[in-house]
Amino acid sequence: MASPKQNQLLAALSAAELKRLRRHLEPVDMPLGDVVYESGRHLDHVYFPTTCIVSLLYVLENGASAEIAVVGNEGVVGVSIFMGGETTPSRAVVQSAGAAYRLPGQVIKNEFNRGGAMQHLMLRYTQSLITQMAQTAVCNRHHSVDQQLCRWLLLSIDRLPEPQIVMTQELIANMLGVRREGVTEAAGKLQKAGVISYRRGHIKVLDRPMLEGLSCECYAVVRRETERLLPHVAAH
Amino acid sequence: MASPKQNQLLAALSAAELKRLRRHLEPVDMPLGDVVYESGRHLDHVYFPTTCIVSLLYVLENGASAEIAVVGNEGVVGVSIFMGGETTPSRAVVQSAGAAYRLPGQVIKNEFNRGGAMQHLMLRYTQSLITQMAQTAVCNRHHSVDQQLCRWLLLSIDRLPEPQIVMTQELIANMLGVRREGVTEAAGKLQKAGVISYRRGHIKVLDRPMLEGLSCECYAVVRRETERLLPHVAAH
DNA sequence: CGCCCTCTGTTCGGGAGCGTACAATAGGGT
DNA sequence: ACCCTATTGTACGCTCCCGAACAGAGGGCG
Repeated sequence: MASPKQNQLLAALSAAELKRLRRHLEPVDMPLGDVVYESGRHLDHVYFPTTCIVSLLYVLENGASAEIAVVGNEGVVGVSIFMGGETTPSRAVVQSAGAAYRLPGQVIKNEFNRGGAMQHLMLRYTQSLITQMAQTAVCNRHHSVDQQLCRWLLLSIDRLPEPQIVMTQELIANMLGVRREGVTEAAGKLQKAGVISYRRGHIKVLDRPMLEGLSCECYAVVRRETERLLPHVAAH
Repeated sequence: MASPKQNQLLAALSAAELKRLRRHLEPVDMPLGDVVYESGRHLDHVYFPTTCIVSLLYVLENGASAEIAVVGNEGVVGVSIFMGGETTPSRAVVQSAGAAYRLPGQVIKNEFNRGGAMQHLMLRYTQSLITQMAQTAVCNRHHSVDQQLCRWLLLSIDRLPEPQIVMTQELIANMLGVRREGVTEAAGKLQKAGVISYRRGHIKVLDRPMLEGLSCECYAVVRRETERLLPHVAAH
């Protein structure tokens, strides 16, 4: 019973808009690790995640990387198509397997250029993405790995039906742009405190309020701003 | 002989577009340190810098801060007006005194909503701003203060007529989100190497090629991407 | 001319995170 | 049931940067 409405941006469209798009919407499977687009490569589609999570990463010449934003069913991957640049220097990777709907670039550009509610929605979502990136920049500068791990866990479980994440510490470290050992240590502290429990690639959040308390302010700032910009698209 | 055409986005507009905007364009003085807008406050105008430079900063609860982007005569301050959010959680501060033209929010929204060339220009500029923010995020994670200072100096002199900057090390440290001592040390190295010379709040870049060599890749990535997105708006 | 404030230089101890290396263990595949 | 590999745990030295404290120097202003 997959439905485009599982994506909250699509769900916020009017019946008329959705009708125009519906026949172009193609359900796609998003396996873990799938590279939705590669830095600099032309984008053919925008992706509206329904049950998957996509990470936007910047990769440096030496291979080091950092996640700059996360997109789940509250958003869309590939804003540069309607922003006009067609590509970006970032990489998009499926961080949690699931499904999405995709739309050919030309179709979304046509709808966007009608200048209606869809355009406003996409632009406001893009602004929330900007907020997430900017906050990530400050967070990278000033906050500890411990705090950032908490932020990252919260961002993830907000986009999942259950507070459980399938991901190794190694991959989390890639996302945060830190060493795996740093994640091991931070996760160990959280487990000892009873906030999470984990075993070989599976993390369960046990005490969300405490996790929020241990996280830096960045999580709350982004969440608040997203809710302001997209009230209909409230995270579950 | 101030002219709106000193701003490269305004200069890239068609005669018809500029004609519609011209009578609303108001020249404003931008003194050093002026707060163009404060985090969360409603924005009344967008600003098109001509000879000034504006920094976009994120400020944390504890007062720590970090620059996430720089805007000079190649850009516009206040994209959240036409993006639809009206405000952002960032602060905009004049980093180098000079002049700008401003436009009431409603005027630019009207022009933007015509969906013409102006809209495309603003969106592409916004995408270049996104690139700058994202690259800053990775840079904050992985690069040294030395490298970041080089990047920052390059961003500044690109937006100034002469390779001279009026700014104390203390303020540069605020921008980069590091300690003043860190900047003193990094600047000392650069001076010893003959790349820059400075005295009490005045920095002169003597050897730009070497500065580019010492900078991290982030400067070049952003510059290349900006030129791709906005070829007409090539930095001088 | 001299005062004083701002700006820059330098130092010291400490902590966070890195790179490296290696051990232990879980759990899927055969 | 066993093995093998992916995953996690731990330790060490090192570097970068922070926080604090203070000295010196430039230059505007009286």
